[in-house]
Amino acid sequence: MYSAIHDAIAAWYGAHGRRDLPWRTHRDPYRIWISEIMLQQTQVKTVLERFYFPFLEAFPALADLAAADLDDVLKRWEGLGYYTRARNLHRAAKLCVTSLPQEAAALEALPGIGRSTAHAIAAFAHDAPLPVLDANVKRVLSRFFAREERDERILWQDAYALLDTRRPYMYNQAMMDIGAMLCQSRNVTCNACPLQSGCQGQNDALRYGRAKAKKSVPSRHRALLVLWREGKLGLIRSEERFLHGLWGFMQSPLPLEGRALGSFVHRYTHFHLHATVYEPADAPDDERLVWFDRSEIATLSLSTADHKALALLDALSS
DNA sequence: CAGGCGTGGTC
DNA sequence: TGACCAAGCCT
Repeated sequence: MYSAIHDAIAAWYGAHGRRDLPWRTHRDPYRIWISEIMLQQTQVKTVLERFYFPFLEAFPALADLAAADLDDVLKRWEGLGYYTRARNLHRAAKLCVTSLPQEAAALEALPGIGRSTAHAIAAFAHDAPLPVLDANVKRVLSRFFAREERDERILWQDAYALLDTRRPYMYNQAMMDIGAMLCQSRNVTCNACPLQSGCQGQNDALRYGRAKAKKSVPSRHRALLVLWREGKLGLIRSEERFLHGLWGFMQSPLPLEGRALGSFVHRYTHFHLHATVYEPADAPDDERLVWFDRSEIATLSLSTADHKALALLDALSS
């Protein structure tokens, strides 16, 4: 059906694909899995420069990850965000112990692995003829088939329709590169695209494949409480879904009796935190508080907002 | 099933 | 500079 386009994609990937990415130079399911999870909603640059290699150095094989403490896994994930990914990675490793399943259906049954990631691992490690459907591929497909609406069911149909079942590894990697390099959300280079001969959206590319508009995010104004006891700083560990397992300052609504040390804004996906670092007049006696000195805190996993507060304290004390 | 879930980057 | 986006999954 699309054999000419498939050949063009293969030729393009051979000439322009990012084949030197470290998760593309081998077929090791474990390392491919780690890369796929890290890359979910995360830019290649971030994973490549800060997280992929240190994580694999700490946990070189599946058995190492399965045997690790969750706190150590979270520490290696610190700053990468979407921390549920780290917990699911750890849970999945414990479920597998020695090796990941080969079948896409079995992969998808593991925590943190959805349909697209299952297909990616199966295709990249085992040449399974299954399509990946990430943000890049969705954009390319939406334009190729001129889909104005973002309908998941249609996108999967389109993904299977265009898949090169003879070269699933090359095809899937190439489609992601084409989305990232040629068929970008705000910029397109149709003349260089191997899909151009069949692309129905090329004359009005930016009309297609746009993500749904997101609602504006609310602001929360909070005090981050600086609590001292015998020279140690009191922190609590999040037990809720948000930032679960990470340590941070106790928070309290404003206004509040006490002394403001500084403030900053931190933008989360679903709200903006307007934080005031605060020494309260009346220190709460909360049994969740654990007391750490500065060097102990460095071994904990904190969210970026709490690191901002910590940096503010460090600046004041120096 | 729409919204929760982090961070860093772009324009 | 606020909106948008980046190799999605889970509830």
